[in-house]
Amino acid sequence: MATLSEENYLKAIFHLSKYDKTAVSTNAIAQKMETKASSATDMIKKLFEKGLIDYQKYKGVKLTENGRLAAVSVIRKHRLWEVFLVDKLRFSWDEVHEVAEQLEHIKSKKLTRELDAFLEFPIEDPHGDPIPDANGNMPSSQKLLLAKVKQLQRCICVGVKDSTPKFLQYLDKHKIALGTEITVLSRESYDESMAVKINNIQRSISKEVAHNLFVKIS
Amino acid sequence: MATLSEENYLKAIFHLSKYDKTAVSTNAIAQKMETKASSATDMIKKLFEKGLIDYQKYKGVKLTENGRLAAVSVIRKHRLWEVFLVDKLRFSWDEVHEVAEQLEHIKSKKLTRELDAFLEFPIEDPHGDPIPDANGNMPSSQKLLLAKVKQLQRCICVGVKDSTPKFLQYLDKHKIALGTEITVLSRESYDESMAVKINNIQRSISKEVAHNLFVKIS
DNA sequence: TTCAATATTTAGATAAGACTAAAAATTTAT
DNA sequence: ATAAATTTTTAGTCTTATCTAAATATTGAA
Repeated sequence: MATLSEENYLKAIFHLSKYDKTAVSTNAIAQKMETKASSATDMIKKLFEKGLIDYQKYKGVKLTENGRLAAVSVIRKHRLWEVFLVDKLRFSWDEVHEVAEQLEHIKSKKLTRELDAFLEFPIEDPHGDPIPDANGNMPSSQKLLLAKVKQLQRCICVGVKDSTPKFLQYLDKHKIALGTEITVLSRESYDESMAVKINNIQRSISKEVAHNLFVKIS
Repeated sequence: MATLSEENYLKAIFHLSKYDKTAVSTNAIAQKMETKASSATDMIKKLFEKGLIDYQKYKGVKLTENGRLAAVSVIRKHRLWEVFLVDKLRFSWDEVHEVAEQLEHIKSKKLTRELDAFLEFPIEDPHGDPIPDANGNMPSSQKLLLAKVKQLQRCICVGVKDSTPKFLQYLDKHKIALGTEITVLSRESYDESMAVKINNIQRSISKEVAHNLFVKIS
């Protein structure tokens, strides 16, 4: 059984290696964990001893299959609890992260299984992120960043890349939610902003926002 | 903010001082915590420094008002989660304790408040134990042990003193639940057993069982 | 009341997880 | 290709919570 701290490192390594298959550096881990590189090295050694990561000095780390399963199990619990908080307990999508960070470490197979059933087997969390199944399979989606959408295409908001309260509150304020339809009218090469139509109103979307919003072409 | 370990000690001290107002001994705490007396002494010093207990060397400890509030807050969360597990997630009353021991340490005022509301403000947990309110007030009840009930009295099962899975499973097996009516027919002084009528069937109840079942005279 | 039994505390050690400072390896730039 | 910059690791320290063993205080029995 992994300790709380080990679980958090595994999660960090999983997220850092999500988009590329290359090894994750000690510094990257330390940064994500908001700790020092020396602390990361200590933990790396421990995770290696436990067979949860592959590791060679100075060469970075990679999750083993066991490590990946442990990380995904924590992420599954995190996202299920987020659904619970929003759907059942009147939390808003920008309030759930901190509490889910605690709940994700509760150890009980039955709890996770029954919570999943109680929530009617959701496949994504309130930010549009996929919920891994009990076997550790992550449902894949064909989402892309709004910034990549071509002119005159229509798309639907399906997730966020940045799920900090600040960004989520920005979206709430501008009435952008999961399921909102967005039509890209034009792109401004000078500042990489976009002119879009949202809820039948024409507005401008900054580079920063366009790079943190996932959409699906509709 | 109290650490996880501090919270567990506070809870232990609260439970140990529940029925009598006298100070709680170091050994009693160590035994309850399944640790050594020297470890208990260490923690006692820490809790004293934090103003959570009154303490004089060799004289035992007592919770201060702040200590009591901290303990009751943990107990409130423990019992609310037990209700959640039984009422919403299909746990049986003998399965909830271990998971609630973990969930009781989640720190979020909003979570506790919303969970309470979601469960429609329950006043007792699945074992009949009272749930303290948000201000730390413990609802009092006039329950008594079945062992104390006089001959030919009718009473209703309202709680258990021993809430270990073993005892709870014994009750399930013999169709004794909260709300079950029990009539005391006679008492056997030799072994302190009782003849009772439960669900219209006459049976014998051992001393051990009679001393662990709370009832209310009806 | 005095000594033996018991309870409690102290002293010193350990493991987990973090830190600082310094050493070693790797990468980058000239 | 070599020196400088950066990254990573090591060595040693700290805190929390635990332990064992020894010392001290309290209690209780003769």
